[in-house]
Amino acid sequence: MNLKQLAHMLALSQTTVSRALNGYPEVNEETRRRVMDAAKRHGYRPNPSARRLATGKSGMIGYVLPTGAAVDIDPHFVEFLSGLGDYARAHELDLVLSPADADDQETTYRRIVANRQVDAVYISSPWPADRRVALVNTLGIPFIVHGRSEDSGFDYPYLDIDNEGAFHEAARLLIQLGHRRLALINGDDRETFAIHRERGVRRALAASGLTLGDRHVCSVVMTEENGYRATRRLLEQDGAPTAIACSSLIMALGVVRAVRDLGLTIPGDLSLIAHDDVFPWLRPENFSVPLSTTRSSIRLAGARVAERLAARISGLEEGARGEVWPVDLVVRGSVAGAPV
Amino acid sequence: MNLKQLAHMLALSQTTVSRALNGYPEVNEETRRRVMDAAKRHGYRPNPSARRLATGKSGMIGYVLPTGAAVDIDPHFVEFLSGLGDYARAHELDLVLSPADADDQETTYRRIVANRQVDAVYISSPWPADRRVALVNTLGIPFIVHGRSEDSGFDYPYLDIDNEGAFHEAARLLIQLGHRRLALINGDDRETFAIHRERGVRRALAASGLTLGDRHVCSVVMTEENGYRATRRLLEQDGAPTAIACSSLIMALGVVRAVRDLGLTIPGDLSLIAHDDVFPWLRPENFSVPLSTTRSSIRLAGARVAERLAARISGLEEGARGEVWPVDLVVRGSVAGAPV
DNA sequence: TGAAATAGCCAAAGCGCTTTGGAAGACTCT
DNA sequence: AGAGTCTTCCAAAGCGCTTTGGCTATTTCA
Repeated sequence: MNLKQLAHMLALSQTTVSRALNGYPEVNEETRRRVMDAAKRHGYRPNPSARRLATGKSGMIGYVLPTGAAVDIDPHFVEFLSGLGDYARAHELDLVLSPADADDQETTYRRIVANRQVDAVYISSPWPADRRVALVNTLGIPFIVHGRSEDSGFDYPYLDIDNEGAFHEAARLLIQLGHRRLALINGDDRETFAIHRERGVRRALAASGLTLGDRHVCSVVMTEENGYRATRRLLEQDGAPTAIACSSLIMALGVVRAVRDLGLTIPGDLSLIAHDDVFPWLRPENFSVPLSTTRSSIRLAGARVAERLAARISGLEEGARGEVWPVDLVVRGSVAGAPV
Repeated sequence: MNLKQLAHMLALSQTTVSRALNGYPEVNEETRRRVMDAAKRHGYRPNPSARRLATGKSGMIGYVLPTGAAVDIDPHFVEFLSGLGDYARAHELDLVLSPADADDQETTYRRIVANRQVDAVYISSPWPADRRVALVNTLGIPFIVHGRSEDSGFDYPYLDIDNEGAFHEAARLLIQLGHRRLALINGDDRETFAIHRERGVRRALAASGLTLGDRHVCSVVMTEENGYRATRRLLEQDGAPTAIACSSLIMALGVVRAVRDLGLTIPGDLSLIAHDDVFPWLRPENFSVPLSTTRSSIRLAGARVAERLAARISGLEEGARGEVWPVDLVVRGSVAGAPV
């Protein structure tokens, strides 16, 4: 059942039927009702390919997925996706993943924009002065950045959490508990979130006249193994830290294992606070010593990004609005006063 | 730059240019070269929306993503996706994720097929007699099942690993080591992979005149917490098992924690073998006691599924070919002879 | 009451590609 | 030389929608 047939059986023109269905004003309400009715009764659904050719709108949102033998997709992605899906489902929005060589994403961005494959895109895990952000900005497709890019030289719409504030609070708590030597096990420090977290820790330390020693901060891909290694290195050096802030729950697994291997205990010998993106399958309260965390649901962020993308597509949102979510600090058993 | 313009500047008809570009035989090789050349020089890329309207082919593969407030996407998904992306990138295939109400995926399958949004789909984590498989089979869209569905009453193309064989081997090893009371901490037993794994364990036990007691098998969503709970329950009962086979590395984290909480040790008091889908961020050799595993890269499976889908789309593969991959049994420190 | 405005509808022209149904010329064969 | 066969190209008809530009009544207003 296509528009032509529907129009014919209603003894109306395609124009009128199309307009009736799409809510244009120049059609009699009585007629519109008849059309709507017949459309529903016959299960008419406009052909998206045709609509797309005519309008250039696809009803999809896009994401360029960096891939490659050496590239691992972050497990956070799946949680973000859950949230995105929650919203998208309710609005019949589909998500197009366009895999791209991690070292050349530009080609793919240009392709999906030129082909008008998607109505909007989002960008995640941005770096400072991220080229992708600059690119989509000039390409003129609606977009939202999940996270922030600094020093871009222009404004853009984003959704981020207050990473600096979160780690500032975490560090402040540790300092109040008497810790003087803090360490930070961070994610890849080319990414803005890691930079912000480090900044938060430094700011808290500075407020008490302390500093974050070079040997007390490491920046690694967030795996259990890297958490382990970093912790071993930190704790086996002179002037080992008495407290660690850690950028992910997965790395925290490694931290805990290292501490145990060294015959130390949490929080007796080491206090630990990690960032929790809220995975359903790994919860900080279930660590052998319940883990204190800075918590923010990445899933909710996914839903919100989808919502804002939809708003941008339909013109309800515009301009370079940034949105920063506060982060909860949840104190559990893994922190205690500094050892004497 | 569209076809019309290109044709005009070559002083050829659209027909000829189109055919030259798409490799049809009825065009002079000399002419074809001229056309190809001009196309490249002017950066001509056929408009996919138009091509799609004309041919009904979209150049995309689809996946219906079950979502909902109570639905968590499996973290395995992201690894599978990595593999899929690896292949898809090299072939300019995009992946469309269509979020659907987990309880009504049929509507979404019908929509994407009716709308011809994708050229092929894959289905993952099937159940026995899975309705999705029956549905896409009747809808007539090319598809591949990742995993297997049993008792469907028809054949279909799939890619699966030998779950039964893997867990049979794992159980056999444990039995050879003198274990008589095995337990299985399994995934959701509505899914075929879980059924197969249980079958493998039972078969190994039966071969030695043993059985898997009802109280020695549990079927849960694969989270750390559920692994912990299951293990507590298993080990705190009379006739506690001396060895556990576990369906995921994430649950194994919980198993290890429970064992430790109970003041027991691995492998002294309990032997443990888990299935490893090969996550980059959590490796069995890095468990406090290196974990024995049945191993199969879900990422490679993703790449293979993409490859076969592409073959099906282009007609190179057809019929109900099933493909079952063997699984490695990797023995590490977490298994030992049964305690006396 | 006549001109102007408005409401409601339609025919037809796109959107940019593929594909059908020729047609003209070159070539082969008897 | 005439009939048949290739080879190589083209005009035009889709694919199914949206949108432009008009056209005809009906209403509004001075």
